[in-house]
Amino acid sequence: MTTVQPTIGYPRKRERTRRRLLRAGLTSLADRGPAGISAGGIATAAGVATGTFYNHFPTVDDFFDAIANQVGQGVEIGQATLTEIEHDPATRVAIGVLQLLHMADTDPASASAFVTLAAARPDFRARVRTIVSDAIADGVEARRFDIEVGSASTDVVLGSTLQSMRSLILGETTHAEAAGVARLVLRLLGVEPQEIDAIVNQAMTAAATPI
Amino acid sequence: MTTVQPTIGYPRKRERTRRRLLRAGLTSLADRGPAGISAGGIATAAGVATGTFYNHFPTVDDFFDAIANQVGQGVEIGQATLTEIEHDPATRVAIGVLQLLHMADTDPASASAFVTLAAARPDFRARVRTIVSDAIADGVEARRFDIEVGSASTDVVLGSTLQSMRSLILGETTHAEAAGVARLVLRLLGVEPQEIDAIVNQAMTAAATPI
Amino acid sequence: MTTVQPTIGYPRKRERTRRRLLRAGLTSLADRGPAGISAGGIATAAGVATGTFYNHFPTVDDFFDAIANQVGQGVEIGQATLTEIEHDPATRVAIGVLQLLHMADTDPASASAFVTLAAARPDFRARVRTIVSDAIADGVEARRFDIEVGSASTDVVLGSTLQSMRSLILGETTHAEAAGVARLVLRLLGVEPQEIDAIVNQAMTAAATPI
Amino acid sequence: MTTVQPTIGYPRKRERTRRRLLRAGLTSLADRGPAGISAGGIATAAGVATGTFYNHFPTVDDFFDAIANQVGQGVEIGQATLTEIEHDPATRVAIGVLQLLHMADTDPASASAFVTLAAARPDFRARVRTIVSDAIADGVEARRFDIEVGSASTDVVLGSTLQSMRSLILGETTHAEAAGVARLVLRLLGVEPQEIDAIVNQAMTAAATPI
DNA sequence: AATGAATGAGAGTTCATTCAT
DNA sequence: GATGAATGAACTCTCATTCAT
Repeated sequence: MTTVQPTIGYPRKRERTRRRLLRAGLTSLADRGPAGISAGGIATAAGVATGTFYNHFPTVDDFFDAIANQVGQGVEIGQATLTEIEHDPATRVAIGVLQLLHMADTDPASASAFVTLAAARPDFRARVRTIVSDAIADGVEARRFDIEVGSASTDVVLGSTLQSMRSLILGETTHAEAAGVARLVLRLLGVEPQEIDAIVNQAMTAAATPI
Repeated sequence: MTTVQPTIGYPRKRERTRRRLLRAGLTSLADRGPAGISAGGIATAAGVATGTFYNHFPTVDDFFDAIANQVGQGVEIGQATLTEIEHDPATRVAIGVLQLLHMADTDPASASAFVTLAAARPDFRARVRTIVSDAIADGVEARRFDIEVGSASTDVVLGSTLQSMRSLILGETTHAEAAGVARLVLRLLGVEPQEIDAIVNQAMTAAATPI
Repeated sequence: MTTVQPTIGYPRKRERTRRRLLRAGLTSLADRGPAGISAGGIATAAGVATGTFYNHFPTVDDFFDAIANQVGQGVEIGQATLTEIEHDPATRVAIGVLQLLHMADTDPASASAFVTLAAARPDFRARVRTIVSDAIADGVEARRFDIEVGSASTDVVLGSTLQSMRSLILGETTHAEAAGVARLVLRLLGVEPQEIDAIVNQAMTAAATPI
Repeated sequence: MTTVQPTIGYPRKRERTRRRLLRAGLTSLADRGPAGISAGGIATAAGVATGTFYNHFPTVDDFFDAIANQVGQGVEIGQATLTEIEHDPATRVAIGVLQLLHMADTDPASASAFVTLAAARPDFRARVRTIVSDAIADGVEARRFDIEVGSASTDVVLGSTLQSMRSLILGETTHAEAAGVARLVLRLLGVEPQEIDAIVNQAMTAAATPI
């Protein structure tokens, strides 16, 4: 528990400050990369004093962890929700991929932070890898994928998605290519070719819909 | 005419120092990431004084560029050589992917620097992307790949390879999975399924052979 | 609205540190010249840590500006006050010259900084030149000076004063010569010879009196 | 004797290198001020290697001294020549002042170095002061000047000249003002008013003529 | 003599972190 | 709790100087 027991009456304000700091961190991460983050800079961006930063996070590294946690939880919750409302593993993977690519448009700061964290923080990477790996395992078990279970497929699916996000963020490709990425991912997972278009079309709609 | 006739100098010594600095840079990059590089640290690791660093590179950023150039050229030369000795684009892609994965075992420092640079330096990323993109275009033209030409396939092939390299470097997977990655890449490029095993087997041998 | 209501802070302490830094800067400037100023040196002389210097001045050059401003304002205020209490332009010029020469005895650090800044910083020089130029213009208008208006007279009056200050600071002359300088300045400005002694005697007293 | 006994056959080359270094130093001093001088920079500007600098001057400070010597000797020789060809002390002072002001146009590098050295190097300043002081003493002795002998007049004449040079170098005034400066200097030295114009006119011509 | 690579001290600047208020 | 001044280590870069060739 990083959080100190809040004085009664102030938890609302404290929470708000914390959220502001985290949001400023996300933006900084997106705009200037991991090296661009500094306690003072974040505090200023959040409109508080430097010392306040340390009332919420013991060190800058812990702050990083908190951002990673926040982003990671967002993805995990999204994925968990997806599992409940969509039963076909193939469609689920397609939606997952497309949601992340979509994020590069709708919330570039989070998307940028996501790829940065995936490259810079092994723990974050491991966490995301588990999500992907589980999704693939589901599909294999349900015989929707024709693939050997192993880290190769996880790396390929995750790597494809992250690299496409990077291209989108850097403006080297357009969102129109996203469907292509999803199709390629399904193909490599061994989904029947004739099914792929239908799945991707459905997933496109679902991914654009906020949960 | 202003310049006095220069003595031949000590190009040997200068070159050696420069190589030591670059090697130290590669190692630092691999061990501590881009943020872990400092002029003083590199100099110490190379066994020279801090000032010497600046006799060879005007700024730390130029040093980064030099490392990126060295690594990038290595890959580009490898790829160019490959184009000469192997005429089948599919086999070439497989060898290319496997060579990079192989590098994670034989030269972990370079491999690690490679993935770090690909994530941290957009110019380096663009350079590598061009190589991948060209290789895919060759295959499409030769009708070896069944794929829409576009950035999606480039991102997917490059992303898959990089992510697998990361897994190898972090020890999260073993080199045995490399063949699986190559197979998946060929599958997503639309190579005929029955061909894939033969191509990958041949490529495994070729990739392990030093040029 | 983004900014949280700030606590009143410690303006007292901050101000004290700032003043200490500026005073140390003045002394350094006087003792070692412009090249002798360094952020670390000033901080040490002021009894604070190096980093503290940068809490007050964004760059060393800004620190220079601050010193120049302080010294410049001191002179400007003195001159403005003089204009109010002494109506004869000739007497005013004499007092002005003598005050500066007097400063070499009473506040050698400021005097030394003054001549150094006048030589090293064109903006400071321009500022001082304006004061001199205005004073001369007043005298010409009041027909107290018999001189062509132009930069020549400004340079001559300013140059004479600065050079005399230098001699005093370096101990190459004594304060007794100050009256001689004032007399020469009045003579070159074309003040009636028989008036000069009386004006200078009066000015000597005024210049020695703190405002 | 700074100079090492030259190998027979090379003194010409050695001298040339030394001259180049000094010329480069003068230019650097004029362009970038005393802080802008560095052994390496001078060497590069002179087209030689850094080490060569130290074959000619043991330290950077000695190099400064050498420049000061060169400039100082130039002025001293000029003044000595002047003493031979012009017997009226008043005309001589006028020519001396005008020659220096003229130098700001014809050899800005030397002029700039001159004022810089006069401000930065007390020994150089003392040297120049002696020249001025002697010239004034001559005039007093010859009853051409009506002035108390003392440092005041020296400071005033020297200061006026230096300050005017500065204005010329900085482009704050034009060469046309030079005659005005000379007139003011003669006036403060107590030369008969009706003589001044004739003396200055003659001096203007003489000062523009190369010796 | 000239060369230029190497050295290391020192200057400018940033930033994580502490702490008195 | 929030504030922001102070701290000092670490970093980038420059430069006087040395010395092997």
